[in-house]
Parts: sequence; C-alpha cells; structure tokens
Amino acid sequence: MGSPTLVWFRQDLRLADHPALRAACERGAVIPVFIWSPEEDGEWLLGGASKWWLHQSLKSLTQELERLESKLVIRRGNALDQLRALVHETKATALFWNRRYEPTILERDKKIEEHFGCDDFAIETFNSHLLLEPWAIQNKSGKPFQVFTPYWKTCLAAIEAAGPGKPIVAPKKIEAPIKWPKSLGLDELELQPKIDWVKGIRENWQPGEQGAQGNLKRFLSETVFNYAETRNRPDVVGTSRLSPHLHFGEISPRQILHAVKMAAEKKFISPAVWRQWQFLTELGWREFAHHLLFHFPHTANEPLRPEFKKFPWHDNPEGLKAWQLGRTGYPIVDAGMRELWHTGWMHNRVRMIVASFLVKDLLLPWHTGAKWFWDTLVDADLANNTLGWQWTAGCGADAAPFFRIFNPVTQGEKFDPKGDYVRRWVPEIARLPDKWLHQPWNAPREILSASRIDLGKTYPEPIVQHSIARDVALEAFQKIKSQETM
DNA sequence: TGAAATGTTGGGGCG
DNA sequence: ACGCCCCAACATTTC
Repeated sequence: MGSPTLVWFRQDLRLADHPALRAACERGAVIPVFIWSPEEDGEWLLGGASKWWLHQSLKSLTQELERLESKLVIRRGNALDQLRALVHETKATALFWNRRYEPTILERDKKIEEHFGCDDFAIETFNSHLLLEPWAIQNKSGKPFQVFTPYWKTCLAAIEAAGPGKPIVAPKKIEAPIKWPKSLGLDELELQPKIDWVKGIRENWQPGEQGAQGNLKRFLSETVFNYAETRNRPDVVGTSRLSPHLHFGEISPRQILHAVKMAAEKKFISPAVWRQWQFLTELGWREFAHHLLFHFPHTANEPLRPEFKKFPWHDNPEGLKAWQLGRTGYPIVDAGMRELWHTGWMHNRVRMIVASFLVKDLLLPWHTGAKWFWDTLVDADLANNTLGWQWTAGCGADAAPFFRIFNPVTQGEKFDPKGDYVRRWVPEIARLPDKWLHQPWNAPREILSASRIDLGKTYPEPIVQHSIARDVALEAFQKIKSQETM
C-alpha cells in the first residue's frame, strides 16, 4: 500500500463524477478532507442560509463516505496551513482537488499549488464544476465573450466536438489510510444558526447528493418536457430546483447534461430537438456567468460597463427595508421576497422582477440587492449572482439596446395569472379577485373591504408609484448615457 | 429572459 | 344596404 492521497473537497460535495476522488482512488489510500476557512472567500463570506446548507451537505457527504468505510476529515483555519499539517501528519504524497473559479479562491489555490509543487509530491487539479472552463472559449478576436448568444453557440459546438462526456461513476470502495488524521466534529464548525430560523428551508430542501439526484429525477420525469411553458411560472414547480445542489457541487453539470440526453433518448426525442431545449440554455447562463467573472474579476463589486460607475443611485434605507421584508405594496415583489426569506430560494422569474424593482423603481444600487441575496439564498453563487444583478441593473452583459424596466403588475399578471403564488406568500390579500390581486391599490373601495383589506394597515400602499419611478430611472439612465459620449 | 407608444384592422352600433 | 365612427384587439415601432 502506497502513501495516501489527500482529496480536498470544496464545492464538489459528492462522490459521483468527481474526477479528483477518482484519480486519488486509482492511486491507493485516500483521505477526504474539508477545510472551513470562510475568510478566504474574501468579502463574500458565506451567508446564513448557505452555511446551513453547507452543514447539511457535509453531513450527507460524511454519511456517504462512511458507507464506503471512509470518512471526511474536517479542519478549520487557513487552508494552506491545514493542508501542510495534514501532509505532515499523514505522510501523504499527493493532493488532488477540483477547481473553483472565484477570483479570490483562484489566487489562494495558485499559492497552495506553488507551495506543494515539487518533484516528490503530486499535486493535481481537475475540472468538474463546469462544462467548459472559463478560459476554454474565446471569440474570433481571441477575447472573452460579453454577449450570451454567440458565447453559448460556441460552447455547444465545443461540447459537441469533445464527445459524449459520460459522467464518472461513484467509487465502489475507497481505500482507507493506515491511520486517520485528527478531525473536528461537524458541529464544531458552528455552521448552523443558533436560533432555529431555518424551518422553512429545511422543509423545502434535502441537501446532499441524494437530494440532488432526487430533484433531477423529478425534473426529468415530467417537468423538463413542459419547460418551455412552465419555466416562468412561479405558481407551479416548473423548474429543476437544482441551483443549490449545483452550487455546492452535489451534482455536476455534466451529470445533468447527460441525464437530460438520456431522458430525451428514452422518449425518442432527436438530438436536434433536445439541444434546443431552453433548459440547456439555463446551464449555459451558469457557464457564461463563470466565464464573465473569470475574465472580469472586478465585476463582483464593480459594473462591467464602466459608465455605470456614475449612475445616480439613491440612498433609501426605508425602501431597502420594505423590499427585504416583502412590504413594498407590490404583491408579486412581496411574494418573491417572502418566498426567499422563508425557503432560501426564489423562482428565477421572480428574482428578475424583485431585482428590477430594487434597482429601477427604488434606484438602490444593485450591489445592495446582491448582498441581500447572498445572505438569504441557499444557492448564493458569486458568478450567478453577479451576472443576474448586473443584467437587471443594465450595467452588465445584456445585449438589449434599451433600458429594461419590468412592470411589476404586468409581470405578475402574466406569470402568476391565477394568483396562486401571490396568495400563497401574501395571504393578507388572498381574498382579492384575480383582477385586482396584482394591483390592490386600484381595486374599488367596496372590493377591498369585502376582501377584508385596509390598504396602508393590513397591506401596504405601494411605496413608489411605478409609472413615476420608471420615468425617474429612465432620466437617470439618460444622464450617464449622455456623459458616455462626452 | 420588456414595456409603452403608435399603427392597423375589423366588427358592431347607428343614422 | 351603406358609410361613418368608435374602440377593442392585435401588430409594429421605439426607447
């Protein structure tokens, strides 16, 4: 038996399709390691909801490893220090991990790689988090893409050319080292909230590899075939709900892509057809987000379009509070914000609506919203979150030649036509007839009282008037636009 | 992966 | 039966 290999688990908390683990298993004894070093994420410390998820996911991973008579060694502190100590304690001669792409993490990992890089120590890193790594794709002039459609077209061609891309199966056994290094107990990381506010999150999610496969299975059994019709409907389960699982690497995009392909083949759906499926495009947006953050690492904090540095954002703490609490007076916005608070997740269509409301109606800086999402989402992901908020604010990668402003009433009526979503999350206005549900302030007095609503008391008046807010936002945009050409 | 303004069409009421 | 107007519904343009 040779000396052991350290497998450093990071955002790949699974056993299947895990290239670092697979390579380590081929080498002999394996020591799976997780290191809790939150400060190394830089400014973007894990939020409360994400921490809860991480705890659950690590618990699940530990159980899966124990089933294979292995275990997860848990450490805390500076990653390099911990890895050095582990190498010393275990006499490991190799360290493998799957790559991450956030700017601060890339920097840290590079240092670690340099530290261990010598002839008698094997350090190897792998891709499993993306279909194509951020540097694998460039436009014809050798530059990074900034527009989604041509980017994704190029990606699809490259994926096609690379061949089938079958996921790696989980190891049947993992060889244990002669002696296990010492490990912290999971509870010692103190990832769980002290006050149990996660009830709603717990009821809605099953973190871990099994939970991820469960959602994938449910999605592919039916939802994916209606995706074009239902993907924008927050009132039904029309999406995959895989985002947190993907973020923590409980499932890989390659596994998803492969499973979609299998599901389509089983129904005799031709490649020409399923390759057009909108769901694949969603995987594409995730890839694009990573591509952008890698090539424009400042965009987590700064707008991609520099002219937006001068955008006259407002300072509006009351507005921010109302938005966060779901008390803006716009039902679809409030429903979304409450779903987020309660479940740690929000339907993507509604994310766009609430984000547009924050940046266009309240004129609060997109970064403010990004931070709130970061703290409250179980799928908080720096690349995706950054792209989403910059797209909404209009300062990111959006090919639209106009300043996009969502109308919260129109959007509500279009995507929650029966009002099931609003009624679920904003029960105090549930009695309103459909006609007024998305615009209670326009309802006749007698309908309001029949619905037992006292606007301003039982449910807020709109905190801004959309049509006016829209004009103000357009004016603000006009200002930076005219400066751009000066 | 918008929305509002503007343009066009066609059915019905009415003299 | 006819022309005229109104306006809702739908389509196109523009930001």
